[in-house]
Amino acid sequence: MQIHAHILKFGSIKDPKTRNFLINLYAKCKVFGYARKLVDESPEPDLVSWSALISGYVQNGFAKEAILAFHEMHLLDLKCNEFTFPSVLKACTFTKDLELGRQVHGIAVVNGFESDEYVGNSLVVLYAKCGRFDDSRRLFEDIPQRSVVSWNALFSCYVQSDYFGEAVELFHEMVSSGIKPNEFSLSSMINACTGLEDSGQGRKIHGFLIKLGYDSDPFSKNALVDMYAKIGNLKGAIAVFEEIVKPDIVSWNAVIAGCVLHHNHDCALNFVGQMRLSGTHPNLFTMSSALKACTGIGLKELGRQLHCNLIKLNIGSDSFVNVGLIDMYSKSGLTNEARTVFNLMPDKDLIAWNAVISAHSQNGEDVEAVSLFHLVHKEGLGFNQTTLSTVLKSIASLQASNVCKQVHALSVKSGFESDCYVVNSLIDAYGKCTLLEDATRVFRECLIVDLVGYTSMITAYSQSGQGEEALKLYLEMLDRAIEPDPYVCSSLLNACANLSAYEQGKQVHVHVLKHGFTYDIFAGNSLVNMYAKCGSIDDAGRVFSNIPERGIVSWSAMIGGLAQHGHGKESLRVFNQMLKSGVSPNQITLVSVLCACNHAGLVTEAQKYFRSMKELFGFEPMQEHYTCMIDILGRAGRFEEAMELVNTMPFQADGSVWGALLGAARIHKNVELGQRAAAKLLTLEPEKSGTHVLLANIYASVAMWDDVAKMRKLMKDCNMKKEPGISWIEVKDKIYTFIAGDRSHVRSQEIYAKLDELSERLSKAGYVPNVEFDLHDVDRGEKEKLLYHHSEKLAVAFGLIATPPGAPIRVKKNLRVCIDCHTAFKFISEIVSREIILRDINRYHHFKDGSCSCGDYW
DNA sequence: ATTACTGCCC
Repeated sequence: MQIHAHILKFGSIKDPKTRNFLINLYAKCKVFGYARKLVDESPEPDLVSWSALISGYVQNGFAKEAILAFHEMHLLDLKCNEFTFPSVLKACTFTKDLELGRQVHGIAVVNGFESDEYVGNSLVVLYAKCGRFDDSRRLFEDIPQRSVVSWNALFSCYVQSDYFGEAVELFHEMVSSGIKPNEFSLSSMINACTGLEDSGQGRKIHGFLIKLGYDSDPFSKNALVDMYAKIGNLKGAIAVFEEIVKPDIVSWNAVIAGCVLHHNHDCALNFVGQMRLSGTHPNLFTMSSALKACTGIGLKELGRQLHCNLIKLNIGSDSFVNVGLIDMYSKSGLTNEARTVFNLMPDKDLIAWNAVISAHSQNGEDVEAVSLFHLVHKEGLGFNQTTLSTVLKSIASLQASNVCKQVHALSVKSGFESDCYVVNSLIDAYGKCTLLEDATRVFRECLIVDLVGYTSMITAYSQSGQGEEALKLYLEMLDRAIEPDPYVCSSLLNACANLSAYEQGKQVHVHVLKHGFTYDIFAGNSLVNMYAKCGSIDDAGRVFSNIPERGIVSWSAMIGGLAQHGHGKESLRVFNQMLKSGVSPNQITLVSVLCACNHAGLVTEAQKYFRSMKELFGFEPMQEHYTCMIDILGRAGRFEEAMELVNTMPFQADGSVWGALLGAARIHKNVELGQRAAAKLLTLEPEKSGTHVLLANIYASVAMWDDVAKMRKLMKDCNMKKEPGISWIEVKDKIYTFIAGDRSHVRSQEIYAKLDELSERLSKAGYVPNVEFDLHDVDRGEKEKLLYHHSEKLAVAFGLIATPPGAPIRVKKNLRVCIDCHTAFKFISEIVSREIILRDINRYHHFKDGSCSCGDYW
């Protein structure tokens, strides 16, 4: 402007050359007002003036203004030259105006600029960027003298359209035609290598770059940072970044995004800080990465600050950033904030809808997630595979069978039934809705089931009690050469736990070790649970102590396991250890703690925890805790206190409360309480047969045989049968099933012979059969015979003959162990010097040297 | 964007 002032002073502005020089200068510096004024004031604006103005507009990104200027110039009948055409064509490329581009192309041909290299290059780019690669390629071939710029123009377009292979081919063609690549060619090639995920080729190009002396080119450097971050290693990316003398915004964004990609969130935020200190202002890309980093390390407050910055920077309306904000708030558990960001978005695209549905889903607001899905569907934005798999997760949590079927139908109709995520989510949702047949159908009809699909199906089988099917499916999966991961191992261990399949559980443990999942918290927790449920609390303890970072679930599993094994005091000791290590218990832990007190008969201890739950741990007792407490008091025979709790608790007593009271009534032979509890249970859970049996048991225990007979008749009239007692024992990977009086086993004769042999030795040791609880109205001798053939006795006898001497015997029973079997097993453990581990419906009994770990409190 | 872990009574 100083020069301009001088020129004005000397009056030489009238000179057209000077004027054009000034127009060019102002246009380049974005001072379009002055540039324009000079063009307008000129008595005869010539081609060069207009050219300077148009190229100034284009170079500064004002494509529309450039095109308007071109139209004006055209109206003035001024013909373009070899400099104007490229500028106008570039403007057409910017605006993707292929129609106008074709017209300009026509004019260029008429005016004889067809074979000009610059015009040719611009046309090549125009057609390629508008997706017309055939036309582009033809024009490229027509350029008589192709320079390195022409080649770069074409293959950089290929790279930008994700045609990396074609780009690399062209590059090689160029090199073999004798043209030396420049920094533009090389940075395009680096991007192509990134796209092809070919780090070997990428490193070669890096070497080439150094050899040719272009290694300080900022564009190539940025491309290298991006490449190493995406396909090489983060260290390599950071090393290249640190060589950059003056990193620009793209360099910073590339290294920050790289850190986030490698889950190195601290490092990412560190670079953001350095970037600010260096005086470079963050842009949308920086913000989007920074938000992801905050989400990754759960920095809610920094996330909020970034949100404030965005509002200040006035870039708050970008969809990309808003989705990042929704995700950040959602992962921090701040659903309301996520929802507010969504509500304030001016243009809500499907990705934003998916993000907000996912926010509700991830935070357990499943009903809201499903209703938002209905809304977006109705509002016409439709859905995609992401929407479907997200909403199916909520449907699974809600166990909403009908909605699940509707969404399934919708998936089929919209063609998303072949999408892996949708299929896997459908299998999971059907499984969680306990629609096992539908889950199986989707699973079997899908041709490309992957590891996740198998995991979902295995989990479905495991959770519906079909552990054998789950294990079979795992073998099928291995047959198909699908490698397991911690998820599937965890699910399998759960299946083994439910089956009490100790040997098979150990094999899964081997898989866990073999595949290096030892440090996975889920696999670790599942192992603790599996060993505890399979009767080996020692193995559980070993796995537990090897978990590197024990979470609340690990501790709860161990505490619960010890409790169920009757190690009440040990369980409470571990609980105190947990408190000392700084882990806070949750409601489930406290159920286990009360359970530990219950199984160990520690009534006072239980009352202490129960009464001070709020002060000690910050939550009120839930229904489950009341049930536990009522059970504890009932078992201890403190009926008045138990009833006091039933009447004063803030919940309606449900089946479990009355069930516990009925059980207590049986232990203490309390007919009156038994009748009252049974009456309640018959209204609350009329479908269950156990109530009649228990009440009959109570009558039998006090020899009220008339009433026993009445109960038996009632059960017969209602067509109800006592759930038959079943016992299982696993020998060498195979699970054997026994029911009372069973003679179907191939070694049946040996089993009964063993029982006869034991009978004699037991009598000598002082064992007297306990017939008190038997319901059968037959004489004592007959009763003793029936007792001898209980399923758990058959299973133990089989264990004695089928396993080596001294090996522990593990048996699982579907009901509570009978009191006579319990007494008999104490004697047997002594006589044969064997440990017997019996898992019944709600606890473990370790019989060793004549006594049981439950201390007879059950 | 989908899959995995802990508890009470009958």
